[in-house]
Amino acid sequence: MLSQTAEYALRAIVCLAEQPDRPLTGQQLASRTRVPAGYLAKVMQALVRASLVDAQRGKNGGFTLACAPARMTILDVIRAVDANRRIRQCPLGLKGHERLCPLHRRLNEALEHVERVFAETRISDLLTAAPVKPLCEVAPAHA
Amino acid sequence: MLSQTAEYALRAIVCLAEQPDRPLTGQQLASRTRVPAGYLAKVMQALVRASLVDAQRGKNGGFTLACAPARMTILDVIRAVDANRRIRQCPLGLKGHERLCPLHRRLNEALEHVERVFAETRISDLLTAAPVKPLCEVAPAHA
DNA sequence: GCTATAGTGGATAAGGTTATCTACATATCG
DNA sequence: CGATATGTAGATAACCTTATCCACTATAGC
Repeated sequence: MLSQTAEYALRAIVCLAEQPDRPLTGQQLASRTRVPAGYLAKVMQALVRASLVDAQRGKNGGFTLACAPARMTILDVIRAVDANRRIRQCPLGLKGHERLCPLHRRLNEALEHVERVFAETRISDLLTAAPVKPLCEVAPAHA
Repeated sequence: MLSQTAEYALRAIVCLAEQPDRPLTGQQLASRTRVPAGYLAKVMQALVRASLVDAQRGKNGGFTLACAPARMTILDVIRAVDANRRIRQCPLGLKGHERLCPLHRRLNEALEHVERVFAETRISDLLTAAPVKPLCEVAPAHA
């Protein structure tokens, strides 16, 4: 349902939200989220361009969340890295045919529901101090 | 959310369900569903292997639904061509860590909902004689 | 049986997503 | 200013999904 890229982006965002004090470097993020460092760099670029994350170069630099976790949703993150995939017309693209057929109406309804859940889930909702820690981190990497 | 292959499979199944009288050839199916003929052949093979569709070779041959549309769900079709994508453990795969973190629990819940809708939707539900015809066929191909 | 028709299977190509590498730009600290 | 740490950008490779092609097999009808 989600691309690998979106999955990575969400992990990184949650990770940043967990530690709002100081910036996390690309290396730190990659290590904590178990995402290939080189690829994560690309994903972070997309998040910076979408203004979800601020980047600071140079020593003591790194990435920080651009706004409070309560003001950012899962959908915001997904949209920053993935094209929106809702079905708007029949995929067959027949002209003079605006409405969806029953099959694609069903599929679209399912997509809409997922999108609504994502739009209603804030990053802060993923940070509960539950027995299971966000991101499944058992032992934080040495950083 | 759905792979292209699953989309194609669903179109073909609906097309077959619409015309239970005689078999439809691969060419006819491809033309009516606007799916590349060569690729659809592969998809149909998967549906035959999954026993959702019967194939008949030779003259007057073609594909027919293997059971009544009311006894086949969208999920059946998707499963025949796509691996099941539910999240069962944390994607990070950390050992000694069985439960999902909040992020992946959310994602999994969304997936479960979609899966439930798919499991509850029968192919016959997609065949309503509504103003909009299934599969968006405006003018049936000459076949 | 012969022939035309239709599905099957294998090899291969095209395209997109994911991943890697390297050179570069920018910031901090001394 | 120089050295080091850090994000940025582009080229390229690996991989998987999607798509194409072609030779083969099976069936119906004559």
